[in-house]
Amino acid sequence: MPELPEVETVVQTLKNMIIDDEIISVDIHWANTIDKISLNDFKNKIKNQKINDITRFGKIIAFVLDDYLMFTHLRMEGKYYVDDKLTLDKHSHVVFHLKSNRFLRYHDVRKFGKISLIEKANYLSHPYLINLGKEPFVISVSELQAKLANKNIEIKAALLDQHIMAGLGNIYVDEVLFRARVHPETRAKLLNKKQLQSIIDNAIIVLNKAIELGGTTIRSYTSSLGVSGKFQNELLVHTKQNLPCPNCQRPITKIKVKGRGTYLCQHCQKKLSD
DNA sequence: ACCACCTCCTGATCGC
DNA sequence: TGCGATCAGGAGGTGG
Repeated sequence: MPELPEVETVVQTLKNMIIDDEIISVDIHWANTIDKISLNDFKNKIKNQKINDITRFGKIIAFVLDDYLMFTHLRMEGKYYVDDKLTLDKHSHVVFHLKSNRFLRYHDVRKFGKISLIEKANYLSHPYLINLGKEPFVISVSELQAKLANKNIEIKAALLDQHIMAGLGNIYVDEVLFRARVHPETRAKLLNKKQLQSIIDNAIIVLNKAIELGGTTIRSYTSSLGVSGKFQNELLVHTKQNLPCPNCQRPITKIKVKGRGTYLCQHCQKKLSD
Protein backbone atom coordinates (compact mmCIF):
# COMPACT_ATOMS: atom_id res chain seq x y z
CA MET A 1 0.00 0.00 0.00
CA PRO A 2 1.70 3.17 -1.12
CA GLU A 3 2.25 5.66 1.66
CA LEU A 4 4.28 8.87 1.53
CA PRO A 5 7.69 7.21 0.96
CA GLU A 6 6.36 4.95 -1.80
CA VAL A 7 4.65 7.90 -3.47
CA GLU A 8 7.86 9.92 -3.27
CA THR A 9 9.72 7.02 -4.92
CA VAL A 10 7.12 6.87 -7.68
CA VAL A 11 7.36 10.62 -8.23
CA GLN A 12 11.14 10.55 -8.57
CA THR A 13 11.05 7.52 -10.85
CA LEU A 14 8.41 9.03 -13.12
CA LYS A 15 10.23 12.35 -13.17
CA ASN A 16 13.35 10.66 -14.48
CA MET A 17 11.33 8.93 -17.18
CA ILE A 18 8.82 11.36 -18.58
CA ILE A 19 9.58 14.94 -17.59
CA ASP A 20 9.19 17.30 -20.59
CA ASP A 21 7.30 14.65 -22.54
CA GLU A 22 3.85 15.51 -23.86
CA ILE A 23 0.48 13.76 -23.58
CA ILE A 24 -0.99 13.27 -27.05
CA SER A 25 -4.13 11.39 -26.09
CA VAL A 26 -5.55 9.06 -23.48
CA ASP A 27 -7.40 5.71 -23.52
CA ILE A 28 -9.71 5.04 -20.61
CA HIS A 29 -10.64 1.41 -19.97
CA TRP A 30 -12.25 1.83 -16.54
CA ALA A 31 -14.30 4.99 -16.29
CA ASN A 32 -14.46 5.09 -12.48
CA THR A 33 -10.72 5.73 -12.29
CA ILE A 34 -11.38 9.24 -13.61
CA ASP A 35 -12.71 11.31 -10.73
CA LYS A 36 -14.46 14.69 -10.30
CA ILE A 37 -14.47 15.38 -14.06
CA SER A 38 -16.36 13.92 -17.02
CA LEU A 39 -14.53 11.50 -19.29
CA ASN A 40 -14.98 13.80 -22.27
CA ASP A 41 -13.63 16.84 -20.43
CA PHE A 42 -10.69 14.81 -19.20
CA LYS A 43 -9.87 13.43 -22.65
CA ASN A 44 -10.18 16.79 -24.36
CA LYS A 45 -8.36 18.93 -21.84
CA ILE A 46 -5.36 16.66 -21.48
CA LYS A 47 -4.52 16.59 -25.19
CA ASN A 48 -1.20 18.20 -26.09
CA GLN A 49 -0.38 19.03 -22.49
CA LYS A 50 3.31 18.91 -21.67
CA ILE A 51 4.46 17.28 -18.41
CA ASN A 52 6.48 20.13 -16.92
CA ASP A 53 6.95 18.68 -13.47
CA ILE A 54 5.81 15.87 -11.19
CA THR A 55 5.42 16.42 -7.46
CA ARG A 56 3.19 15.31 -4.62
CA PHE A 57 0.98 16.55 -1.79
CA GLY A 58 0.99 13.92 0.95
CA LYS A 59 0.14 10.70 -0.90
CA ILE A 60 -1.36 12.55 -3.88
CA ILE A 61 0.81 12.67 -7.00
CA ALA A 62 0.53 15.84 -9.09
CA PHE A 63 1.53 16.07 -12.75
CA VAL A 64 2.12 19.75 -13.52
CA LEU A 65 0.90 20.25 -17.09
CA ASP A 66 0.71 23.45 -19.16
CA ASP A 67 -2.80 24.48 -18.14
CA TYR A 68 -3.81 21.86 -15.58
CA LEU A 69 -2.70 19.80 -12.64
CA MET A 70 -3.43 16.11 -12.98
CA PHE A 71 -3.79 14.51 -9.55
CA THR A 72 -3.60 10.80 -8.96
CA HIS A 73 -4.02 8.77 -5.80
CA LEU A 74 -2.71 5.20 -5.94
CA ARG A 75 -4.79 4.06 -2.92
CA MET A 76 -4.05 0.38 -2.32
CA GLU A 77 -2.37 -0.97 -5.40
CA GLY A 78 -2.18 1.68 -8.11
CA LYS A 79 0.99 1.67 -10.20
CA TYR A 80 2.37 3.58 -13.17
CA TYR A 81 4.43 2.01 -15.90
CA VAL A 82 6.21 3.61 -18.84
CA ASP A 83 6.15 1.32 -21.87
CA ASP A 84 7.82 1.50 -25.27
CA LYS A 85 4.89 -0.23 -26.90
CA LEU A 86 1.16 -0.28 -26.21
CA THR A 87 0.67 -2.80 -23.41
CA LEU A 88 -2.66 -3.87 -21.96
CA ASP A 89 -3.89 -6.36 -19.42
CA LYS A 90 -7.08 -6.67 -17.41
CA HIS A 91 -5.79 -4.33 -14.71
CA SER A 92 -4.53 -1.51 -16.95
CA HIS A 93 -7.25 1.12 -16.74
CA VAL A 94 -5.79 4.30 -18.26
CA VAL A 95 -3.11 4.66 -20.96
CA PHE A 96 -1.59 8.02 -21.91
CA HIS A 97 -0.02 8.20 -25.37
CA LEU A 98 3.14 10.29 -25.20
CA LYS A 99 4.81 12.35 -27.89
CA SER A 100 7.99 10.29 -27.48
CA ASN A 101 6.02 7.28 -28.78
CA ARG A 102 5.97 5.81 -25.30
CA PHE A 103 2.96 5.04 -23.11
CA LEU A 104 2.25 5.99 -19.52
CA ARG A 105 0.01 3.24 -18.14
CA TYR A 106 -2.04 3.23 -14.93
CA HIS A 107 -2.46 -0.27 -13.49
CA ASP A 108 -4.60 -1.03 -10.43
CA VAL A 109 -5.83 -4.47 -9.40
CA ARG A 110 -8.28 -3.17 -6.77
CA LYS A 111 -9.49 -0.22 -8.89
CA PHE A 112 -9.45 1.99 -5.78
CA GLY A 113 -7.06 4.55 -7.24
CA LYS A 114 -8.17 7.81 -8.87
CA ILE A 115 -7.04 10.29 -11.50
CA SER A 116 -8.40 13.82 -11.61
CA LEU A 117 -7.73 17.08 -13.45
CA ILE A 118 -8.14 20.73 -12.52
CA GLU A 119 -7.23 24.11 -14.00
CA LYS A 120 -3.88 25.29 -12.69
CA ALA A 121 -5.28 28.53 -11.31
CA ASN A 122 -7.75 26.69 -9.07
CA TYR A 123 -5.71 23.70 -8.04
CA LEU A 124 -5.72 24.49 -4.33
CA SER A 125 -9.50 24.27 -4.29
CA HIS A 126 -9.53 20.71 -5.65
CA PRO A 127 -11.32 18.34 -3.20
CA TYR A 128 -8.14 16.28 -2.86
CA LEU A 129 -6.22 19.25 -1.47
CA ILE A 130 -8.80 21.50 0.11
CA ASN A 131 -8.62 20.00 3.60
CA LEU A 132 -5.39 18.04 3.37
CA GLY A 133 -3.37 18.22 6.59
CA LYS A 134 0.30 19.18 6.83
CA GLU A 135 3.00 16.55 6.57
CA PRO A 136 4.98 15.55 9.70
CA PHE A 137 8.00 17.45 8.32
CA VAL A 138 6.25 20.79 8.69
CA ILE A 139 3.46 20.41 11.24
CA SER A 140 4.08 21.85 14.71
CA VAL A 141 3.15 20.04 17.89
CA SER A 142 0.73 22.86 18.73
CA GLU A 143 -1.05 22.44 15.41
CA LEU A 144 -1.33 18.70 15.87
CA GLN A 145 -2.57 19.12 19.41
CA ALA A 146 -5.20 21.62 18.27
CA LYS A 147 -6.42 19.21 15.58
CA LEU A 148 -6.76 16.41 18.14
CA ALA A 149 -8.19 18.49 20.97
CA ASN A 150 -11.79 17.28 20.58
CA LYS A 151 -11.03 13.91 19.03
CA ASN A 152 -12.35 11.00 20.99
CA ILE A 153 -11.17 8.55 18.32
CA GLU A 154 -8.15 6.25 18.68
CA ILE A 155 -4.82 7.92 17.92
CA LYS A 156 -4.19 5.41 15.14
CA ALA A 157 -7.44 6.37 13.41
CA ALA A 158 -6.52 10.03 13.83
CA LEU A 159 -3.08 9.57 12.27
CA LEU A 160 -4.60 7.71 9.31
CA ASP A 161 -6.91 10.68 8.69
CA GLN A 162 -5.09 12.72 6.03
CA HIS A 163 -7.01 15.86 7.03
CA ILE A 164 -5.27 15.82 10.41
CA MET A 165 -1.77 15.02 9.17
CA ALA A 166 -0.80 13.89 5.67
CA GLY A 167 1.45 11.02 4.69
CA LEU A 168 1.10 8.16 7.15
CA GLY A 169 -0.72 4.94 6.25
CA ASN A 170 -1.29 1.66 7.99
CA ILE A 171 2.33 0.45 7.96
CA TYR A 172 4.10 3.58 9.13
CA VAL A 173 1.49 4.48 11.75
CA ASP A 174 2.23 1.20 13.52
CA GLU A 175 5.96 1.87 13.34
CA VAL A 176 5.62 5.45 14.56
CA LEU A 177 3.35 4.57 17.50
CA PHE A 178 5.69 1.78 18.58
CA ARG A 179 8.70 4.08 18.50
CA ALA A 180 6.75 6.78 20.37
CA ARG A 181 5.59 4.18 22.94
CA VAL A 182 1.96 5.10 22.39
CA HIS A 183 -0.84 2.51 22.35
CA PRO A 184 -2.80 2.80 19.06
CA GLU A 185 -6.14 2.67 20.89
CA THR A 186 -5.34 5.62 23.12
CA ARG A 187 -7.97 8.35 22.69
CA ALA A 188 -6.35 11.06 20.59
CA LYS A 189 -7.35 13.93 22.86
CA LEU A 190 -5.64 12.32 25.87
CA LEU A 191 -2.13 12.56 24.45
CA ASN A 192 0.11 15.23 25.96
CA LYS A 193 2.48 17.50 24.12
CA LYS A 194 5.50 15.35 24.81
CA GLN A 195 3.84 12.28 23.31
CA LEU A 196 2.64 14.23 20.28
CA GLN A 197 6.13 15.63 19.80
CA SER A 198 7.48 12.09 19.91
CA ILE A 199 4.93 11.00 17.31
CA ILE A 200 5.99 13.84 14.99
CA ASP A 201 9.70 13.23 15.58
CA ASN A 202 9.39 9.52 14.92
CA ALA A 203 7.18 10.07 11.88
CA ILE A 204 9.93 12.22 10.38
CA ILE A 205 12.59 9.63 11.21
CA VAL A 206 10.59 6.72 9.82
CA LEU A 207 9.45 8.53 6.67
CA ASN A 208 12.92 9.86 5.87
CA LYS A 209 14.49 6.45 6.35
CA ALA A 210 11.80 4.82 4.21
CA ILE A 211 12.25 7.42 1.46
CA GLU A 212 15.98 6.78 1.55
CA LEU A 213 15.32 3.04 1.10
CA GLY A 214 12.76 3.50 -1.66
CA GLY A 215 9.71 2.62 0.42
CA THR A 216 8.39 -0.66 1.76
CA THR A 217 7.64 -3.71 -0.35
CA ILE A 218 5.18 -6.06 1.34
CA ARG A 219 2.29 -7.98 -0.15
CA SER A 220 1.78 -6.88 -3.73
CA TYR A 221 3.25 -3.43 -3.56
CA THR A 222 6.01 -2.40 -5.91
CA SER A 223 6.40 1.12 -7.20
CA SER A 224 6.40 2.11 -10.85
CA LEU A 225 8.46 0.02 -13.22
CA GLY A 226 8.77 -2.82 -10.76
CA VAL A 227 11.08 -0.85 -8.47
CA SER A 228 11.10 -2.40 -5.00
CA GLY A 229 11.81 -0.67 -1.71
CA LYS A 230 13.85 -2.01 1.17
CA PHE A 231 12.24 -0.48 4.26
CA GLN A 232 10.46 -3.76 5.06
CA ASN A 233 13.83 -4.84 6.51
CA GLU A 234 13.60 -1.96 8.99
CA LEU A 235 10.07 -2.65 10.25
CA LEU A 236 9.98 -3.12 14.02
CA VAL A 237 6.38 -4.25 14.57
CA HIS A 238 4.28 -4.19 11.39
CA THR A 239 3.87 -7.78 10.07
CA LYS A 240 5.83 -9.06 13.11
CA GLN A 241 3.02 -10.90 14.93
CA ASN A 242 4.38 -13.28 17.62
CA LEU A 243 7.96 -12.22 16.98
CA PRO A 244 9.84 -10.68 19.94
CA CYS A 245 9.48 -6.97 20.58
CA PRO A 246 12.84 -5.34 19.71
CA ASN A 247 12.66 -3.49 23.03
CA CYS A 248 11.40 -5.99 25.65
CA GLN A 249 11.41 -9.33 23.80
CA ARG A 250 7.76 -10.05 24.60
CA PRO A 251 5.73 -11.15 21.55
CA ILE A 252 4.27 -8.55 19.20
CA THR A 253 0.48 -8.82 19.05
CA LYS A 254 -1.94 -8.09 16.25
CA ILE A 255 -5.27 -6.38 16.91
CA LYS A 256 -7.85 -4.47 14.88
CA VAL A 257 -8.19 -0.73 15.18
CA LYS A 258 -10.97 0.80 13.12
CA GLY A 259 -10.94 -2.30 10.95
CA ARG A 260 -7.22 -2.03 10.22
CA GLY A 261 -4.72 -4.76 11.04
CA THR A 262 -2.57 -3.25 13.81
CA TYR A 263 0.69 -4.52 15.28
CA LEU A 264 2.00 -3.43 18.67
CA CYS A 265 3.81 -4.41 21.84
CA GLN A 266 1.24 -4.49 24.64
CA HIS A 267 4.00 -4.03 27.21
CA CYS A 268 5.91 -1.12 25.66
CA GLN A 269 2.83 0.71 24.40
CA LYS A 270 0.62 1.25 27.44
CA LYS A 271 -2.90 2.52 26.88
CA LEU A 272 -3.83 5.60 28.89
CA SER A 273 -7.01 5.08 30.87
CA ASP A 274 -9.98 7.23 29.81
C1' DA B 1 -19.20 18.75 15.03
C1' DC B 2 -18.25 13.98 15.76
C1' DC B 3 -17.93 9.50 14.74
C1' DA B 4 -19.36 4.60 13.49
C1' DC B 5 -20.49 2.26 9.62
C1' DC B 6 -20.81 1.37 4.66
C1' DT B 7 -18.95 1.32 -0.03
C1' DC B 8 -15.77 0.62 -3.71
C1' DC B 9 -12.92 -3.79 -5.86
C1' DT B 10 -10.40 -8.24 -6.63
C1' DG B 11 -7.13 -11.80 -5.29
C1' DA B 12 -5.78 -14.68 -1.64
C1' DT B 13 -7.06 -17.70 1.75
C1' DC B 14 -10.15 -20.51 4.48
C1' DG B 15 -13.68 -24.09 5.50
C1' DC B 16 -16.09 -27.98 4.11
C1' DT C 1 -10.29 -30.39 -6.25
C1' DG C 2 -13.83 -27.15 -6.17
C1' DC C 3 -16.51 -23.56 -4.68
C1' DG C 4 -18.67 -20.20 -1.87
C1' DA C 5 -17.59 -17.18 2.14
C1' DT C 6 -14.49 -14.14 4.28
C1' DC C 7 -10.93 -10.80 4.55
C1' DA C 8 -7.82 -6.75 3.45
C1' DG C 9 -7.70 -1.83 3.05
C1' DG C 10 -7.57 4.44 1.81
C1' DA C 11 -10.72 7.54 1.93
C1' DG C 12 -15.25 9.55 0.61
C1' DG C 13 -20.15 9.32 1.70
C1' DT C 14 -24.05 8.64 4.87
C1' DG C 15 -26.74 8.94 8.76
C1' DG C 16 -27.35 8.97 13.77
